[in-house]
Amino acid sequence: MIITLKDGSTKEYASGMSVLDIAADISEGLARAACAGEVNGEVVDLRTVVDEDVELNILTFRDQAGMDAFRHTASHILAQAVKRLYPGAKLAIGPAIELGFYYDFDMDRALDNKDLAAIEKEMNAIVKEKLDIERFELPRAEALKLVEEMGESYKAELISDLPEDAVISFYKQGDFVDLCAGPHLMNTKEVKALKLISTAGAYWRGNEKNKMLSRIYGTAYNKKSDLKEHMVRLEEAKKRDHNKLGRELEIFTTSEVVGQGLPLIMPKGAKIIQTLQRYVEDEEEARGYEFTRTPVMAKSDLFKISGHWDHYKDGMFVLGDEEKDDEVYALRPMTCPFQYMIYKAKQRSYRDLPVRYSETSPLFRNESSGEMHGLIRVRQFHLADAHIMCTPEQVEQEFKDVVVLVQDMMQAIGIVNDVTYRFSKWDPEKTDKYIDNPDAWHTTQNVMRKILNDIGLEYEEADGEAAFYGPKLDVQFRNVHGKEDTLFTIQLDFALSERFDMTYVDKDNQKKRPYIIHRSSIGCYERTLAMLIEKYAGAFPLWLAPTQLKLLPITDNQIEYCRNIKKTLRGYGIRVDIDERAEKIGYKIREARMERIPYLAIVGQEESENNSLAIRSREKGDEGSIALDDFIKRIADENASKYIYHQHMIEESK
RNA sequence: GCCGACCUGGCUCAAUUGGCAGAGCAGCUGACUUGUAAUCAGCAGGUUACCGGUUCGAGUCCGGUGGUCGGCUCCA
Repeated sequence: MIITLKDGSTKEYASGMSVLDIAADISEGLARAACAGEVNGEVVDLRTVVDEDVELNILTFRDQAGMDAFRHTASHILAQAVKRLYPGAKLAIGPAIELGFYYDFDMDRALDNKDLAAIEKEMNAIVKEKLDIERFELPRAEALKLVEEMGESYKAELISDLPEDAVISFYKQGDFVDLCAGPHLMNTKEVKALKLISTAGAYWRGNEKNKMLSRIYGTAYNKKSDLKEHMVRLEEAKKRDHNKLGRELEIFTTSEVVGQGLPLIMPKGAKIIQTLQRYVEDEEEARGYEFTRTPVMAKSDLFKISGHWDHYKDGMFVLGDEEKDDEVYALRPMTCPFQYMIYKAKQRSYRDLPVRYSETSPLFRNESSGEMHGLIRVRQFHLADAHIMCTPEQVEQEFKDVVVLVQDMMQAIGIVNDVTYRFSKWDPEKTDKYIDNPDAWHTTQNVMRKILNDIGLEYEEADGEAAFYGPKLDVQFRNVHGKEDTLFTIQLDFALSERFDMTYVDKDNQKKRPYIIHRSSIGCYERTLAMLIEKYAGAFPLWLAPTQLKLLPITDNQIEYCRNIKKTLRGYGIRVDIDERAEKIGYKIREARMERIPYLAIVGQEESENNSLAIRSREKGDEGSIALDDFIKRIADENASKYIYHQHMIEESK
């Protein structure tokens, strides 16, 4: 047989060889590093015997699949340790994940940090025991019998759900046997650097109707130094956590008596949001949006028409009692139907379209108590919301323009490279969640896919992530804990113009249904602020910084000069503070640095005499004396750089 | 909503088996008037999240409520 390797070279063998043997034949080092193999594109075990011509790639810890095999083995070591310490624990599942692995157990007691330390100790003992890991297969009936004898009811359920013809494999290391498709390493001794991170609850099979199991998260590396680095990175990430930093920097706070999920935005946070909002609304207006101001509540009837009452009543703040009151109101969870009413307030001609209505919209959603998180998931928030009503011919261009708008916003706040795109689609299985109209789903999804491909956007597709009324393009970001959330969204809606009986009169004098695009430009201000805090670790870009320049007089003699400078700079829209306290200059600098203020100006006698500022910038440190006029120009230029649409226009006119 | 952890001055943290709630920073007052990351001194600050229980005695033990955090589920 002939084996073709990744680099195109070939090896020839007379008889069948295991992947590991072939790796050893290539080099001893490769065999040592090998975690799994890839045969004709399929990830396999190192034990897999190859006996025909194939393309083979040896996977090490550097390959994602190799790393997964490695960490999957770590999860088995975790399971073995748990079984040794708590024989009553039942095994559920234990895969590798992006930054490590987990294993779910059904335990009769809760685990605390001491337990975690004990389990980790036992895991290290298992590594030291250098147990060989063996793979074996069993016919279905025998496999079932084996797991039932072991009392592993969850494993039995997994086997029962496998297709009739499925290969059922097990892995054994010492006294521990686990149902598992693999692949796995050859011996427990390879897992030299492991660490248990945390415990958590998780529903069996991810379904909240099932029992909640105990999940243990951990991570593993093939080098101790890499593990240490990983732990340092986790610590560093925690320092950027918006929920901690945002409070330290006095951007927001919360109060028990106000309530959960209701953050109080403090002056610095409010300044950032105001700055952002002015910018967003300027950009939107420049691109043909009009603004509306609609009520924060409505009669339940409105939400019944839209379908939100059926889908999300539990998640709405309802005012009144449906049983007793003639009229029940609800705080609005979204803006759509309000703007539709404005659309419907007069007859629309095809000549009027597209109509683009924007609103910085306060929204209220009664999220479950466990869902709230800092500024990322809250019960009241402000969405940079808009709805575009257009003809079928216009929808493609309108959608593309929205993508450009969103990308310009991301460029302005500097996060273009921190996001991923998700094409969120319908799931035909979830009949209770989605409007039952397969034709419309296929049509709109195809329209959207065509647009995305035209733009050349890199995106992943996700089934079952669409809104109930149509597919979405979601812009996703990760917080410091690695958790992904939707930052911005653009949605194609095929259902609501029908429900609200929205029309326009076309050229042929016929009434027709407009297409509707729902979109957020900069998303929800609270969430975007959270993301910015984490992205910049509190050191906001100049144009967003609540204070852009802090004047630090060296003695009281310079205070008057500083106050005059402040007045002048305010005239140019520059946000300036003065530290008038009788403190030493080093102390004032230290505090201002901790506040991450972009520019500090040390003002002594020299500066006050020749109308200058001794600038200390956040990035460069001490820059020496600069004439006031030069400094104003520098800040003004930096401040204006965010107006990307204006730049587009200037480019075009050239 | 579910699983688990946590909650002590504004912040960071102490307080032995249940035995007088304390420190640093921040704040206030005063002195100092200083040239690029912490000047000195004094003062004040607490129903230990809240409610209840056990106890001679609770920050500490038990129960409940609220909030925060990490997950799970959900996210129009």
